[in-house]
Amino acid sequence: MSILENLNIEQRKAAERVEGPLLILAGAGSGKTRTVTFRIAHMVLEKGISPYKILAVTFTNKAAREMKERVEGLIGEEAKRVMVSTFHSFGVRLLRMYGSKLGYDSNFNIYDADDQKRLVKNIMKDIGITDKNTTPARVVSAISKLKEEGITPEEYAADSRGFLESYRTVSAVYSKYNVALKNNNAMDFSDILVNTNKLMDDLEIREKIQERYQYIMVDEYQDTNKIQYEIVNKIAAKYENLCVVGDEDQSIYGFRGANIQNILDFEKDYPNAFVIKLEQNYRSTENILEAANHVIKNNESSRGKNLWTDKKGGQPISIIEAKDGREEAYFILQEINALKNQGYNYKDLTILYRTNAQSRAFEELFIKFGIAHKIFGGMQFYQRAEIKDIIAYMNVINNPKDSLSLMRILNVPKRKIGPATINKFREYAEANEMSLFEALGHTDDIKLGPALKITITEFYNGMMSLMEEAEYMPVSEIFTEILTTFRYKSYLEGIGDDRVEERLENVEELRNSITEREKNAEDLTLGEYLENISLVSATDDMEESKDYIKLMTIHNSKGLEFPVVFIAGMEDEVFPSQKADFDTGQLEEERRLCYVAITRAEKTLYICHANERFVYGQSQYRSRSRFLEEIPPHLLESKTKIEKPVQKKKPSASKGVENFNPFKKKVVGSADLNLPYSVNDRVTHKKFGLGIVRNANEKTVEVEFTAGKKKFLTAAIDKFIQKA
DNA sequence: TAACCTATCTTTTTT
DNA sequence: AGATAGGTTA
Repeated sequence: MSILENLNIEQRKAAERVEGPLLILAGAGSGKTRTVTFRIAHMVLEKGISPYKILAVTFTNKAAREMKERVEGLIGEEAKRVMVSTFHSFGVRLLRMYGSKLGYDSNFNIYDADDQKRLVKNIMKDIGITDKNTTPARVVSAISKLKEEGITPEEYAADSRGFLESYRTVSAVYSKYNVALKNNNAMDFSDILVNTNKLMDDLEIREKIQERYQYIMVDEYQDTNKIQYEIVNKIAAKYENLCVVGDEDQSIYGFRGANIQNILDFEKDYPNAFVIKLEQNYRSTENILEAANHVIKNNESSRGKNLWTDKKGGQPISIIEAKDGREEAYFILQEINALKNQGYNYKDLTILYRTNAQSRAFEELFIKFGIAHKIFGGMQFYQRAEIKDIIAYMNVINNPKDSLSLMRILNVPKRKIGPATINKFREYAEANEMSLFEALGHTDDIKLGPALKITITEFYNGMMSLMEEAEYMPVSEIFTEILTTFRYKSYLEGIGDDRVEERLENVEELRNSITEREKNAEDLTLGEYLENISLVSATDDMEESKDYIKLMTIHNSKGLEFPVVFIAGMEDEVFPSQKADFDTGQLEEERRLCYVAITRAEKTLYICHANERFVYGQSQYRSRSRFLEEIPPHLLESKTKIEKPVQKKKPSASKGVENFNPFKKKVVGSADLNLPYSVNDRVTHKKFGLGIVRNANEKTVEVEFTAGKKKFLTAAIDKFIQKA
């Protein structure tokens, strides 16, 4: 009897098809991880395929780890020889081995978004960009997208739109930026993919890899971009044993170049492909699934599928309407307490939101009431200044060519090395074709005051000896050395503001995390450590067994499932994002995101929205999300925790409860007018009193009250103000 | 060079 | 509102 007896018919068909191209269209919650793990087990146990020849690409390290564990549960130790990895980890591994072919040393550093921004900023300053309409952050995101779409600086420079200033800016920075990265022996996230792809064009390497990985599986294929697509297809070209798994309705990474077309075109790429649809959902109740299906069917991009469940009925979806963001958080807290009384644990509960900034209201409240919770993603630990400083020291020790990291620490702690001095060394380094760090050893050739010369030599010698020692030193000791020899800890203690404690705690937390890693991996090298922390994703350290409420963006919830889900901030301009307002493509991606959010829930789903929200410290009136209107009313149940002053109207009895739509739009008097208000109109507000219109367009009206300026959406304006 | 003040930006989403 | 950058002063 085959182990595949454990699967349903469709899953089994997919798992036993081991040879040739295979497309698994796996709806949300249809057991694709189960299918893929059994498929691997079947390959090894029943088809006699060496686990060494199997490559499985997942979206996060967490997914990779889990898949490995589950395969191990089926086939034992052998599972360790299967290569289960994310694209980035896989790429880095190859690049450490073969990167010299592309001119990199094997100890290259990996730059995160913050590093990218600082590098771009330096370049913009160096080449004297005066373009006021752009920022380093924008240039970085433009460059990353270009890279992941496979467009080189040369190709971009030749673009006919080059007469536009923004194009010229990006173009000028793009090539310089690449040169700088290379000089620093560093790669950004996109480079990892781009360079891996380049390696595959080396015949010798490609053949080696093709022979090694004769069986390939790619999860979340709908979110691969052009470069990832090319990497996979180059490796698979020889044996064509390529199995891709995905769901076009869950493609949510377009902003970083993901191309939904990759999955839609798989059958064109491989005309002999075998296609399997997994349509039975094992996760959610019928109600939740029906809501999700109703939302997604509004997308042109959806091919339509027939996702079903045998969990008939289920609880209705609870809608929570709040006055403002704070009240929303408070209502959710009340509901959490109620659930707790019903026997739920915190670990069953998850709050999802569109943007990281929304986590704040919850965090404040949960801290205040001492509720166990954990926020995944957002302002990450490794982005805090003191942590980045220490990492920068480590980066330089690992790779002295890393001038960007070096510039970060040269004057941290303060050594009286200002921009003027740094520039002298930069010029010297450039003129003599050496790295900035090397230049620090040539203090005799550069005009410096005697005191400065001593400080710099001291720093240089200190780093040199630590670099030598570091080869045989555990990371935790290198860490201690940095704190002591370079007096980083006393520097933090001496800052003397109210956050000294917090910074020192963070530093201790870093020490703990290093020791923790060393426990799990003996002989952890500095290079391995740095690589590890560069490639962690937000949910990698999630521990399902720990009893805390989980908070994360919907993007980060991809691939996960939770008994109870709260979707917060279900308002137009928030979700869908206001950025998607005039772009159907983006609106469809937002809708897919909504689909992902709904389908995370197993038993209970709450959708929450507020009528007023602070954005950039300004109060704005909001209407509920258009996506909410796409859910049939009979699946919804309005839930209000605090009595509203004016809420007398009850649904008329004749309509019946089933047809009662708690969201039916109130008729707005000026619905047929594009511009109900114009500048200088006097208006009244029931709370803010008299005000004057300062700004008005089709979408919003801005009114100045004594209490300050408020923005109103024209669509819902009559709810709040009246002409005076 | 450092400390302090003010003006400006931020919020999509992430490996 | 909070963070940060940039400019001014000591």
